[in-house]
Amino acid sequence: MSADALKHALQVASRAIGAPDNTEIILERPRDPSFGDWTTNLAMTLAKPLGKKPRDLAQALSSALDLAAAGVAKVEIAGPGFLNFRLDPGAQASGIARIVDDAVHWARSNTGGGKRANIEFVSANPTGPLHVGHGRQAALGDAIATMLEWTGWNVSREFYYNDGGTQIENLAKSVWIRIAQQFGIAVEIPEGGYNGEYIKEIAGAVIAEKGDELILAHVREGAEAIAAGKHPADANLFDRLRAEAVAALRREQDKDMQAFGVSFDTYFLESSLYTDGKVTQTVDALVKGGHTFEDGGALFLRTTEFGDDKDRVMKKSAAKGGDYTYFVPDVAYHVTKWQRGFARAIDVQGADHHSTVTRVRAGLQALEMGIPQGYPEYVLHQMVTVMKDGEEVKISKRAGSYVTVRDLIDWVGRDAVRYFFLMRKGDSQLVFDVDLARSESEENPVYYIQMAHARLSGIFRVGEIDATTLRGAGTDLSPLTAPEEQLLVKALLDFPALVEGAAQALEPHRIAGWLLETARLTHTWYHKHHVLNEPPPIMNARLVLARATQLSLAAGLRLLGITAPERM
RNA sequence: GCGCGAGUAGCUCAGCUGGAUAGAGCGUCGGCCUCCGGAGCCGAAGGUCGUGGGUUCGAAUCCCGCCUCGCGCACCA
Repeated sequence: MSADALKHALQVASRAIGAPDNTEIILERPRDPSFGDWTTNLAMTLAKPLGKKPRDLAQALSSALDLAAAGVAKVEIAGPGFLNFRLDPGAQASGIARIVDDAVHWARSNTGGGKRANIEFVSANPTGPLHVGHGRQAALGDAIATMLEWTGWNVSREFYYNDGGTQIENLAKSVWIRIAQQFGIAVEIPEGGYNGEYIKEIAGAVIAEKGDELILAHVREGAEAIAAGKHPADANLFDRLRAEAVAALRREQDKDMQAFGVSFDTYFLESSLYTDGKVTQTVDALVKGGHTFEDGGALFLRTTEFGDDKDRVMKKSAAKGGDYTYFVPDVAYHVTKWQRGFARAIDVQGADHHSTVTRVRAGLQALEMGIPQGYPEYVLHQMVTVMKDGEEVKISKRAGSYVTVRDLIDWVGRDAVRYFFLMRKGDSQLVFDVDLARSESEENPVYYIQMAHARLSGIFRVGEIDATTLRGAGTDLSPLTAPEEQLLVKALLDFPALVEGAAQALEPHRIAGWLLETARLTHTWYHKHHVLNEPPPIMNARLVLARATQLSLAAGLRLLGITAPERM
């Protein structure tokens, strides 16, 4: 890109005026385009080491600069000592040729060098439908995964199923109670159980399919046992109900994710960590490594050695049941990620999980397996508040009343849901106003962006031009000199660096912001300048610009998992 | 009390790792439809960037104190 030539020319010029060899040249886009195409604060940063005034240095740099080599049409000194550069418009416009000629590689890079990255997201317990928080995770995780793919990582999307533990027991108990109730037995779901309508549906399905096999006496006995805080005598039936319930909810969750357009490469079951012996292996290794101690009959891990403010229990005392605490399988799980060859592991989770960060990393460090300190990386998103009918919908699994991902998709459409979740930074809290999203669905930002894409497609449709046959390299792009065209060209040329930055920061919302801005520039340009039926040199140049813009908008939308319609 | 996150326009939020006159969407007000899609375009109003210090040529951005709000601080998962 021409900016590289400019950077190099500045390097040469700065040495000529006596700057240290290691001086870093930083080029930026000025906030105000009237200042030029590129700006640098080089004169200001050199002021101190060289002991001269910034404006004098700017003057010296300007004189020493080889304009032709830098591709610069004009240099200005402004403010406290900024150097502003204006590139030759035609030369700048020629940069978009390669977008059209090599769209497949546009905004792609190989920063990751083909190394493997694991993105774990959603990871909902199979105890209920996916709620809005999972929706935010799905949108974030999928977009992050795609961004990493585009920047050269070999990505695997993973869903971790917490299919063991107390919550699943409570799920099975809840189903049991609902079945009993449908047989007319007067019992209530105990504390910690699940009250949602879907439990009734599962219970109903079990009765419909296998009602003949149910023995009423067993159902009654079990229901009363559950109500009394005990276990049903018919363990077989209990296991079967648990399996049925988990399977039913997994099916539902899969359907939700399918409706959202997200698919996973791997579904990892927590239970497999136990059956494969990974949990005991991990515990043994930690004990052998000398990072554990016993106290009060419980086994502790010295997580304080690795930055935690308190040592954590790994294995409860016999009096408390002797089970492992949740973070032990979590550590074992992340060991498998490392062993499966993932150079990076990224966990997308709600901010309420942040206490696990230190613990899991501490566990991995304590194993002394050469796992990097920052492994795994976490993208924690803040809570989502749902507003509906003017008031906040309380998210409560217990009451069973909460907004699901499916609800959102039904209300505002998949593309809009994706965009709304991604237009904000993950670590700011988010108010999802359902009424607003619904009422605005005709005028919301995602349609605005898609409209820009559809309009460009319309040019080719109306002009009966096969856009795929356009070539940038042989086309004279110097007619693209109008301010609206130059702004659009710059926005397109900035796209690869933006993707790179967004991927590095794991921040998809930057893509969303770029899309909105570029769509705005597109509409402005489209409104002011015609493409078809202009003199050939102008039409041909504008066709390339239209095509480059269309491809770039489509690329940005695709990164976020949003469709780019040809017409709306 | 400790840890993490947030506090920017009436509302919802950006601000690209310290730059010039702080932006967008929605909302409000006012213009533009014989021309590739008006699901659009153009313009206006609206800000002591929570607050008090500090760092420097320069701070919404970095450091410290304080104030609000959210989340987390179990031998729960």
